[in-house]
Amino acid sequence: MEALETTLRTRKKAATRLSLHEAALRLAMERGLDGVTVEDIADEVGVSRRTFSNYFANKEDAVLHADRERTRALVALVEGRPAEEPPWQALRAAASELYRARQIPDPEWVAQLRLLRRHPSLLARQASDQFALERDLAAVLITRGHGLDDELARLMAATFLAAVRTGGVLWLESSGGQPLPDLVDRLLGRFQPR
Amino acid sequence: MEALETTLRTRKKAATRLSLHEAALRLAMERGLDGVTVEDIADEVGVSRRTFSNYFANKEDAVLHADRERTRALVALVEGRPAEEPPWQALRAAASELYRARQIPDPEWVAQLRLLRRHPSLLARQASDQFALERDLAAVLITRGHGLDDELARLMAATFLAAVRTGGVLWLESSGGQPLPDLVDRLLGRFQPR
DNA sequence: TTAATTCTTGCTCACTGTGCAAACTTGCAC
DNA sequence: GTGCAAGTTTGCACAGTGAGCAAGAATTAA
Repeated sequence: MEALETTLRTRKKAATRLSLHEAALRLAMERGLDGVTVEDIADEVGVSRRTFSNYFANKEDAVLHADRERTRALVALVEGRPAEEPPWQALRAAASELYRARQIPDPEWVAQLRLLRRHPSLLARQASDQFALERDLAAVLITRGHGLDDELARLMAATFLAAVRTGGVLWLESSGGQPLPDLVDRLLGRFQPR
Repeated sequence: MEALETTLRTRKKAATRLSLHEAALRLAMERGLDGVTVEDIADEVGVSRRTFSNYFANKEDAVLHADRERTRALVALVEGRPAEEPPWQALRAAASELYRARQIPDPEWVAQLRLLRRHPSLLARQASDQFALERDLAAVLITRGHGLDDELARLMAATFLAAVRTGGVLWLESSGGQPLPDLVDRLLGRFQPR
C-alpha cells in the first residue's frame, strides 16, 4: 500500500485536487454553497475554470471529495479485516478503525457534516457516492465468505452505510453530546443480522 | 381521504404536473436522460420552459415524481397501521400494502427502475428524496409509541428505506425472477434493528 | 536533447435555473 | 353575468454550468 507511484506529475495532480477540495469546502462554509461559483473556487486555487472541470464535475463533488475518500477507505478497511470474523462484526470493527485512524472530531469532517445539513443537493450527491460503493462493499463481503448470498450482502452493505450516515446526522443534531465513534458503534450494535 | 379539494384550478395543476412527469419519463426512456432537454419535455406537453420550472426544479425531479409520491404514500400507510403493531412489523405490513395497492409489476415503475440503473444522477435525486422522508417516517414511528427512542426510530427508518430501495435494485437485476413484493418482504424479514 | 505523453487553458456553445413583469385564467361574491 | 382578487403562464434577460476541441506548456522516458 506504500508503493504509491509518486512521480512529480502524480503528486501535483493530487495537490491540485486537494487544494480545489479545500477551497470549495472553505468558501462554501463562508458564503454558503450557493454563494460560491466554480470560478471562485478555481480562482482561489489559481487554476482556470476549465481545469476545475478536469478534476470535479461540479462544486458538490469538490466539496464531498474527502467524504468519498472516507467511504472508499471504509470499504478497504472491511476488506482488510480477518477472514474468520463474521460479516456484521467485520463491518462494525472497520467503522471503529476508520474513526480511530483520525482525530475525532476531525474539524474538516464536522464542517462537511454541517454543510450537508444545510444543503440538500449535497446530501443527494453523498448518497449517490455511497450507493456507488454499496456494490463494492457487497462484493467484498461476498469474497469474505461466511455463506453470504448476494441478496444478504447487498442488504447488509446498504444497511451498514445507512447506519453510518445516520450516525453522522444524529451526532450533529445532538451537537456532539457523545463521541461519534461510540454513537455509530451503538447504532451498529442494534441490528440483529440473521 | 376522498374529500380532495377539487377545483378546476387544482385539477389542471395536477394534470399538468402529471403530464410533465409522464413526458419526462417517456422521453428519457426513448433517448436516455441526457438526450432530453427541459425544453423537449415542455414542448411535448405544450407548455413553456418557464412553466416546467414552476413545477419541477429539473428533469430528474420530473422523472422521479411518481417515486417521490410512492414513498410519501408509504409513510402514510405506516401512519395508518394499527397502533398496537410493533414498529418493524408495521413497516413490513405497510410495504406489503403499498405493493398490493397497485398492479405488479407496474410498468411505469419498472421503467423508472430501469432508468435509475442507467443514470446515477437519478439515483442521487432519489436518495435525496428518501432522506427527506426519513425524518418524517421516524416521526411517525415515534408517535406510534412502543418505547422507541429517537435514535432507534431514525435507524429503523433509514434501514427500512434502504431495504426497500435495495429490493427494487435486486429485483431488477434478477430480471423479475420472483415477485417484487415477496423479495422486499423477505429482505425486511432478514435484517432488523431492535 | 528529443520525442511522446499528459495536463492546462481559452474559446465556444447549448443548456439550465431563476427573477421579473405583463398577460391571462380561475375563483368567488355580488 | 360582472368584476375584482388571487393564482398561473409566459417571454425575456442573465449569470452560471459542463463539455468538446485545439494550441501550447509541463513532465516523463529514451
